[in-house]
Order: sequence, then structure tokens, then C-alpha cells
Amino acid sequence: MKPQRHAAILDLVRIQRIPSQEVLRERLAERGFEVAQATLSRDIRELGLIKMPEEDGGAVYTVPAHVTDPTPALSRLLPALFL
Amino acid sequence: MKPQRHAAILDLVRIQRIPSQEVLRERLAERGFEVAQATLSRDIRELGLIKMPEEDGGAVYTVPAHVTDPTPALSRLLPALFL
DNA sequence: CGTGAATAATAATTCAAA
DNA sequence: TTTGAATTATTATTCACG
Repeated sequence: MKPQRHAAILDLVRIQRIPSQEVLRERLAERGFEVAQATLSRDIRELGLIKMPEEDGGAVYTVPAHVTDPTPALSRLLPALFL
Repeated sequence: MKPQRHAAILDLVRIQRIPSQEVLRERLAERGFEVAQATLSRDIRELGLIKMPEEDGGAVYTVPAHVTDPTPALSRLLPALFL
């Protein structure tokens, strides 16, 4: 079950605002994955997710850029090169 | 005191392995900044620091790349372009 | 406004179990 | 090897104060 759950987590984190493992647990449950918080703590580490602080007090779990990135390398990097 | 402390935090996070706010507090104390954990929680948010999970169970506070980066853009990006 | 002490909320780990 | 319940550790927030 872990692989599917991991995929679901990555998906959720990309399309929704997930501020805590508890919220993530609820969303996963809606998708049919009923797991304990302990499991999510492990999943999050295994997936390398990070909790990004926001301007306001909030924070959201996100996928690190180098993992996320579906964008072709060149078009993504050119702007950074000021070309 | 906050600006100096913020600078010290960025510095520490770059040169040492800071796995928790408690450890950060100790390191700052060594540098003469004696603050409570509550303050560090705020500082970390203000600085936009994130706690990155590591392969093993650990985690470390780090400065997001775009903020950190002292490296010249080109030499940094070429490897990503497979050149 | 920045801070700390106390507290609440959240996340990581332990320890059994399947 | 994966999981969850309970526990511990860590982090965020509240509330009062200088």
C-alpha cells in the first residue's frame, strides 16, 4: 500500500494546501488511505517533503523543486542565466 | 538585537548542522545571543528557513537555495544542463 | 515591537505487533 | 518490512510585559 499512498501524497501536496500531517491524514482518508499520523511522518521523510513557511504565519508541505520539476531543463534555466 | 541575531543564525545554519531550535539556541548562546526558543521559532519563520529531511532519520535547518546562493549563476547551472 | 514563560499544537520515535 | 498507539520531542502560539 505504501507506493500508492506515496503517490497520493505527492499528488495532494501539489494540488492542495496541506499545512499539517493531520490535514494530510484527512485528505488521504477521503481518497481511501486510512493511516496513522506516525505513518505520515515516515512517508513525509521518505518522500523528502518539506514544510515551507509562508509570509503570514502559515506553512505548507511541498515537494522540493528538483523533485517536482516536470519542466524541460533548458527553458527552465535560461531565465536564471539572464538570457 | 534582532538583525544581528538573524545574521548569526544564517551564518550558523550554513556552517553547522543545526537539527533543532534547541541546538540553535545553544550555538547562539555561545556567540552571545541568549534568546528563548519562542524567539527562534519566529526568527526561523522570518528568515524563511526550512527544515530539510535527510536520508537517514535526521533533519537540518537550511537556507533556501535562491537566498543562499553565493555561486556565480553560470558555473552553477551548467551541470544541470548536462554540459 | 520584540521578547520569554507557559502552553498548545504538531511531528518524530518507540515499542509492540502482524 | 510496514504499521499504529502511545509517548516523547519539537515547534508554534498565546498572553503578559518592558
